[in-house]
Amino acid sequence: MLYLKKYFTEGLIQFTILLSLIGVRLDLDTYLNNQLPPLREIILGPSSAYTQTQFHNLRNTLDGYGIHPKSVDLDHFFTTRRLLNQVRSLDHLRVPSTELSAWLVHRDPETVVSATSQSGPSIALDNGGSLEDVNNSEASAMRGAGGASETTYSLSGEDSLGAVAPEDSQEQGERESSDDLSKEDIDLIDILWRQDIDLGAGREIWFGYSRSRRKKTKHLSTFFLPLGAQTSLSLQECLRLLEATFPFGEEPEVATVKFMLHYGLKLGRFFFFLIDMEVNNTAVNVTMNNDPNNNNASTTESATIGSFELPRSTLINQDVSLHQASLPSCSQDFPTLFNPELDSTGVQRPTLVRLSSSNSSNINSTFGATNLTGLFLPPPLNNTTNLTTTPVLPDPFSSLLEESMLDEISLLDLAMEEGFSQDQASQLEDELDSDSGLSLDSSHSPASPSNSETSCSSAASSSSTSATFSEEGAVGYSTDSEAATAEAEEGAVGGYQPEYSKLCRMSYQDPSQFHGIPQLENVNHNHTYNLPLASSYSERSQLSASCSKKGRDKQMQQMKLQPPQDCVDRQSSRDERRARAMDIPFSNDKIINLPVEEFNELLAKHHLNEDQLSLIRDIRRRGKNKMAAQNCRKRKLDTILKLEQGVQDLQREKAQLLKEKMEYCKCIRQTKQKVQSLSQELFAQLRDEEGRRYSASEYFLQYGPDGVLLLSRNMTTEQSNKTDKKQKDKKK
DNA sequence: AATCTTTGTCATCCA
DNA sequence: TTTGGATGACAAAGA
Repeated sequence: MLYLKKYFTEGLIQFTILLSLIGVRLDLDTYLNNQLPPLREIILGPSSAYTQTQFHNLRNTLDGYGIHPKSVDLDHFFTTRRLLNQVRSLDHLRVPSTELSAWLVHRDPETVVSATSQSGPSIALDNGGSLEDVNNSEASAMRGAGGASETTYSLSGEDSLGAVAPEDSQEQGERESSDDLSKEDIDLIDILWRQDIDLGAGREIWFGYSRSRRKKTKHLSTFFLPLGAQTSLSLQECLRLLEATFPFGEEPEVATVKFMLHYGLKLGRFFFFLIDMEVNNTAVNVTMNNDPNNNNASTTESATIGSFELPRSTLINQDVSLHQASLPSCSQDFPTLFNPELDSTGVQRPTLVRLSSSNSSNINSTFGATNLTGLFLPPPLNNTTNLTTTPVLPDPFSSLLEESMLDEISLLDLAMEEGFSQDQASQLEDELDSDSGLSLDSSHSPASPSNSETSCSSAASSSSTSATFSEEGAVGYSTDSEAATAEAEEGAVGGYQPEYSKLCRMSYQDPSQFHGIPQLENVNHNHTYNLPLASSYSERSQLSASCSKKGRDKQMQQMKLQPPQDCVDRQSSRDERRARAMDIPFSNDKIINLPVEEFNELLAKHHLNEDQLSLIRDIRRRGKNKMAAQNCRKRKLDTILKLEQGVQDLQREKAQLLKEKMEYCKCIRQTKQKVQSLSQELFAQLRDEEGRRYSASEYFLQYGPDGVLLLSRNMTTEQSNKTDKKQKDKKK
């Protein structure tokens, strides 16, 4: 896998080198300055005016027309942005040497009318010897579908280069390029030649060079560039290699070779490149990749390629034409069918280009989609057939997915920080590709203001609860004046009340008793609401009913109107009344709150009968139990509040996990679709020695350590290994 | 008058 | 065994 990464990472570099070797130099900045300021902004980075609100402005920069931040295109932007930055960084790369390895995967010896796409600039390297024709119908259709934004980023056609003459899409014929080239075109080409070539995001760049124009044969072949080795190649060597790879030798007089460099988008950290080579006798003929019969492009966001239909979601898409994945055997890693159109966000890059012969137009009719499932997840038959001694390979897509989803997940993390409700999770699938985080309802985020409100509310609730206890305690049990009054009435000796306070505080402040019960560990055990008991339990406990709350004013009036003793009696608790009735010589407060030793000393000081002692013990017992009951109730309430909060947290966590699950599922689904499409296309291009296509009912593609294998369904494992195995990618 | 809440109390368990 | 905290259950009082 590491090798694979290396190769693809270096692919960009070598791709650039390849262009340089061939001599094509294109100054994209020129176009960017004059034609594509938004793209320039992407490549060059945001201007200072944008940097502050980079996130939003970058998005606007991408489309240039203010895509809604919630749009699903946003991740396209990020991916494209990242990709472009990396591409641009190639300007600063210094690759001392490289090896260009290319091998022909398929060569159609027949003269066919290709149905390749062309959305990028066409550069005739022979300066008039070839002509790149851009089918305007596609451009028109795409513009119709994608709006002005597409034209913004498309470097294709007359808008950017002015070197392409409009062509009838149905014609798709060969052109005498030089005849069609205007002087302006030629001049422009000359300029381009002298300029550095730069790759725009998702651009296709067609170029070619002419050697001879006598022959009228035309080849459209696809070969892959396993980019990665490190030997030096001169321009001549490169060309020789290309010629050696491509059937130049067989047809030395082939006039023009057209390379269609598919600059792939990024899948995770991988870049994918493809090169389509088309050889014309006279000129490079660029035709539409879209099915001419396809009318969906202008009405729907899809581009029909052959029998495949993929969404065309963004303007970038039209420029991104990766229709085949290379499986360089040189990597020696397990081959992987990957879809370059699947960028890190998992969004499909729509434009699939038919790069093969015309036969491939019926891919669907030849191969059902069922074949692909077997490709991706080999059926039992495959298992039996796949006896390539190699151990079970890890699912390459898992790794790729992991890679590709990193960025998206990071975005999701941002969104997560904003918080999602469970209800919002249902929207996620539709917004996975967007910066949904921006528009997320943050009301459920732990860090969100709303949630803060919730927390505050809970806290307030808790606080209010505490306050209620406290207040009730204060109101119901004592005020300082009341305590003083009570003590004065009962002749109690002061000086020990602070001790009671300490004792009461300390008795409930040890949280260790809740160890092991997380929900309870944070329960507030500061039962300071017991403090009022230290003053005058009896009076206060009784006053709680009549003096607390609304009754305080009434009680004060009653205190004025009634004899004090009557009021005290009426407000006294039963135990206090009993105590008075039994002539207990000290207050119930002392009875209840004195430490045992002092309590016993107090009892010893007074000569009390059994009834008195029994009442005192009952009073003490009930008093303590009363406080205990209050503490118990408070703890119960606190626990309930804690559990309530825990439920909310778990609900949020569940929603987040569900969202992530959906995102993963979507990504996997998209990847499978792309693999299916690529596999179909690959399969459709494979030919036997006689140029016939393989029947899907008889053959199937299978991964192997050396590449993608074409195996016969009827072959035994051993047979398949020995006789019927064909490697799509040959080792170089 | 019925219902709900608050509070006190009892019984019980447990440290 | 005593003391006291914890808690469920019940009842009284009040809203």
